[in-house]
Amino acid sequence: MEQEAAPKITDVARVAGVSTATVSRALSKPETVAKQTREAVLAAAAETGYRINLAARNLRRRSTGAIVLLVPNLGNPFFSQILAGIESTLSSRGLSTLMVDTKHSGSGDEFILDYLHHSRADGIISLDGSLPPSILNSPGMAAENLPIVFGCEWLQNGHYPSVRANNEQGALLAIEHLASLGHSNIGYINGPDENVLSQVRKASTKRALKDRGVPVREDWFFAGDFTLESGASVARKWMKMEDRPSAIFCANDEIAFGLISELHQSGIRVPDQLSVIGYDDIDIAKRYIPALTTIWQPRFELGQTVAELLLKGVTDGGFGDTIQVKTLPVRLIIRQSTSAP
Amino acid sequence: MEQEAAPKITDVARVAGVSTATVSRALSKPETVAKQTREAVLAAAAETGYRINLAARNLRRRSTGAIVLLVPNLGNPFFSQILAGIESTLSSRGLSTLMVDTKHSGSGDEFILDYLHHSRADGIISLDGSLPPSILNSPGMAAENLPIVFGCEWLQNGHYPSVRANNEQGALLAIEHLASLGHSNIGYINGPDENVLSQVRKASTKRALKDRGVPVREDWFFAGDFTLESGASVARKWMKMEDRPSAIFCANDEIAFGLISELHQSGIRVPDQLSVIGYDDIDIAKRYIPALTTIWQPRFELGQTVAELLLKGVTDGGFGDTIQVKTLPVRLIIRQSTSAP
DNA sequence: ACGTTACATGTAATCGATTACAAATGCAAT
DNA sequence: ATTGCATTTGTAATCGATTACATGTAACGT
Repeated sequence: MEQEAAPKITDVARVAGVSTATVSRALSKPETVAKQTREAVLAAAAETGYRINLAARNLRRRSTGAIVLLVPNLGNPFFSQILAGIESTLSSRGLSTLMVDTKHSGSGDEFILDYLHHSRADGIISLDGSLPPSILNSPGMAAENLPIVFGCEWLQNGHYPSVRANNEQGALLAIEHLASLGHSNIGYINGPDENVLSQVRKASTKRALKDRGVPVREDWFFAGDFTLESGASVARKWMKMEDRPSAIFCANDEIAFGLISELHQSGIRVPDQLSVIGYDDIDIAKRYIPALTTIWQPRFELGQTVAELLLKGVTDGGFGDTIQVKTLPVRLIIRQSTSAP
Repeated sequence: MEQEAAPKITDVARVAGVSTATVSRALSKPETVAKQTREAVLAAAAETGYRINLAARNLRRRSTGAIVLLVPNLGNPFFSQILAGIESTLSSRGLSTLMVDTKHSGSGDEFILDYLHHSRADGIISLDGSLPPSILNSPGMAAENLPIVFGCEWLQNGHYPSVRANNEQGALLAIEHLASLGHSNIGYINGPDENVLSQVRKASTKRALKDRGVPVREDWFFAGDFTLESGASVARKWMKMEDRPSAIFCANDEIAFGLISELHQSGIRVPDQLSVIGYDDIDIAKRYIPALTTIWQPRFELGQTVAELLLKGVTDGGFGDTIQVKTLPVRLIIRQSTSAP
């Protein structure tokens, strides 16, 4: 195995007959060297197969050209559009993205901490609103003022910039839709209790029901956790009830699928016997049976917006005292899982 | 903004009253320093809020403690289990994972190349079998002998280790299931033509049909691209046909959903009028309506296996001439989308 | 012809952690 | 008391690219 050492900048310099400084400049600030030299350097770089050593560059520049993206669960297709939006914005500015699944990353908090301290990333985008405080309050975190922004989810007590979809509006649209169809027995399946989105969607659902004059039945507010199975489990409860809601609003699409599917197994049809609304409008929602009525969020745009917000923080070296919170509008997509009772 | 400089190893050394060498050792090879010193250093590190600068470490160590994971499409939930398997194996060995979506990463080939050359990653796992040759043949690539392994997909002409699911067996199981139900008019919807998995599944389907004595009808072999919409589009074609297959095997689950959903819109029911089999057994398959008969792959295990293979390559500094190809068995999961014709 | 400016390039210090090697210390065996 | 060995710690070179500063050169105006 004749492992030849990777060519370094001195090798290129020698081949091109210039100094390392010139090579460096020709590569990263081409306009500062004479055309002729630049071409010689480029040719030498190609000839030697030179690839920059990013560790060395990062060490010297004290920046990494990368940002860390914390995602609560990559398995949920909901995130893919957001990721695409983030990626497209960041890469157009020459930044690369390191994705980390906060649920999987076995190594725990300490692992994430290492990213945060300017040695691996220039900034952080978190789609996870449940970062352990141990991380955010870690010594240095505050002082270092590393740019961090939240997308979709956010931190309840912590002043960080964030971009959100309008969850209040989403709940309102869903409830108004059901109420206007004539439903007055409306239930709700929540996501995990500790999740901000769950909390807001649940509270907003209650408020919307009240505002509309629809009774709020606590026993029709079911616990869930954003999974298919939690929806299925509510289906079983629903079937056992004497007094049932005629419509259920779910905190995300997966819950809705689990619910509809389990009901279907027992011969109960949606929307004939129960109207169901989801949340997120993931790709399959349109192709489920029945096609799912749901709340659409501007996922790609949200990704772009959060990335732009971060970029501002990165170039300004922090956010100072102007902590922006942007809220994007959502839309109700009416399909076939809802009907009059 | 009183941006205090991040504490470095010299700061810790000063506080602990030892040299930087001792700090470094106390942190990364604790057993080589006296207990008392070790504790003093740890205390000093905690006090100063010291975080290692990975750029400096990587530069000096000439390794990164990270591997790059190339994923063709993070939006497909199929990958999440594989990612989990990879993550769990790698992180148990102290390696972190940088995920890159090869479809999105706007910056193109060059961007990926930079990862590959020992400056950002110690190895590569690719779940994408369509890496442009420009990358793999790039100067230095061969010489540097950087550990790279493929999972799921693989490169047709390129000798790299890989871990695959048994696609021949998958097609065989699907066809045998349909045939044994009594189907003799069997169609197939393929993934993208250039994809290895598409190619193998299609060829294996043909072989299985032949072996079973079922006629192979070229006009029943439809083109697709692994998306919901491509399945829907075949549904429209199917409905227009005079002479139709009574069962269709799809190269993945999403195609199957698109197919079933579009048929459903026109009042055609699965499995009554058409039996459908998918491939992958993504989570929603079990909760689709009807629940989808499909081919299950050991995704988590595949992830673990490919990670272990890579780890071997990383520790051995390459694979030498022993290019392993592992093939894992798949299973037929019979649900409700198939029945006798 | 001379000074000024603009531009191109080179020299060498620097980023922060690791580690080869040297030095110091303590202990046991002779 | 002396030697040898093991253990612990310190000194300083090193990883590879960037960039402040110095130097050199050409072009221009007067």
